[in-house]
Amino acid sequence: MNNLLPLPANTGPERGAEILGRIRTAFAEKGFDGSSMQDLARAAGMSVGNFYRYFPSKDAIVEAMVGYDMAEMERDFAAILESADPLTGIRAKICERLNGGCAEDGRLWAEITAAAHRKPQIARICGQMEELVAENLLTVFARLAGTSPKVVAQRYGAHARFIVMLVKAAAMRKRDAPDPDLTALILGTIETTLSEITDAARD
Amino acid sequence: MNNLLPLPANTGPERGAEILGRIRTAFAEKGFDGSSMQDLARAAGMSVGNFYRYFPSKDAIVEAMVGYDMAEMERDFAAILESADPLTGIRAKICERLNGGCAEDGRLWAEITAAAHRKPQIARICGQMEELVAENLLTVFARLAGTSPKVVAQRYGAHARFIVMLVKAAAMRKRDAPDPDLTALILGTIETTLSEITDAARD
DNA sequence: ATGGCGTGAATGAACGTTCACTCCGCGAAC
DNA sequence: GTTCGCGGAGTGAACGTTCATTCACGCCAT
Repeated sequence: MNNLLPLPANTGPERGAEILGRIRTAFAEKGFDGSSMQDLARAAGMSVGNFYRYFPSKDAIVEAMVGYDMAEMERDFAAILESADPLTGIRAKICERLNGGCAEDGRLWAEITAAAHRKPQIARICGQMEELVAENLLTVFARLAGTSPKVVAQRYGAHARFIVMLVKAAAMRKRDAPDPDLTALILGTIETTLSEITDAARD
Repeated sequence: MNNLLPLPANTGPERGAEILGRIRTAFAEKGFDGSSMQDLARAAGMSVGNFYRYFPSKDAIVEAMVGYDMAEMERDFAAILESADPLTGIRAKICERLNGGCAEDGRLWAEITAAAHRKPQIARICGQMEELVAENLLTVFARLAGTSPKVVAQRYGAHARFIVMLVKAAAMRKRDAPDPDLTALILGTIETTLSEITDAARD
């Protein structure tokens, strides 16, 4: 009668991620309430019915998407942390984001930021995401300076969150007009903040 | 037979603004696609049919709302420009925005920013809004330094846009966790940027 | 023949928008 | 002074569409 099992996403481990990747553009273009399940299913290349087998509701999609980005980010940071020069790696990642890296990410973040103001569940996972990035930044700084991560986190937590905020804000700007002067100003502020941490941590 | 005249919004000059004020909260809470015309009409205290007499479509509401904010901002700047100490006035306005000033403004901006990425019409008026604020800032700086507005605009346009971006980004953060350290960092950056302009302009 | 993957028509609610309608204040006509 | 007609303010049911979600049903490897 009722063949609906509480299976969350067991069908395939990679499958969900692949679907999210396909959906991404559609979501960025039309927004959360703007894109219908029919749209999303079509973008994922499957029928509506089957689509519901992977995501039990519309809300779940956003959560999964942020979770997906979070996992990706964690992977990136893991690679950076293992490299010889982590600070350069971070700088490169930031530059990549500022200088045109995936224009649709900005749109997506704008949508997600707006959604986070409405749905507490999304706000929560979104907060976790920013927290994770900030913590990873702090880990790099602590390792660079040889200081205890706890001390660095207490002293420079706000600096890390500031950098995250700057990158996010810069990404959310429209890409039509590149505005290199503004980008330079943002990048300069990030550099200043970075050196504020590393300089002080060196003492 | 057809009593439909092309009257856009002639019914009352202040009426539209009052309706927008009432709608504001509903819009900030549920978003553009999230709030229905029925919701908005109820928030405005009138029937759907009558509501359509003031705004011909849903899109028109957002445009009108941004226009309304723009007019308000222009009034604020006009007052600041006429005061004895414009720089202090600007600082006060910025602090007001950062330290809790109207929490729903942040939500609204998040919604509008997202909407601007979808609808070109909204992107246009939104860009005008930021441009206007930046120009007003530059006018203050030019007047303070006694320099030609054109020169100041060319040299420090990006600085003004940077400040606008910072204030906007700060306002969009969730208000649940105040994070005073981060706020201080933002405020400090704004101060630095301000003095970069005024110091250089003084020469 | 069992069970997971996949389909897409069906469903009822809710959407944006329209429209035929009521209400009321007011100046003209008587 | 009463009546009348006009037009704008206001109403809410109705319309056609689209929405999120469900479900009865194929397909195919095991």
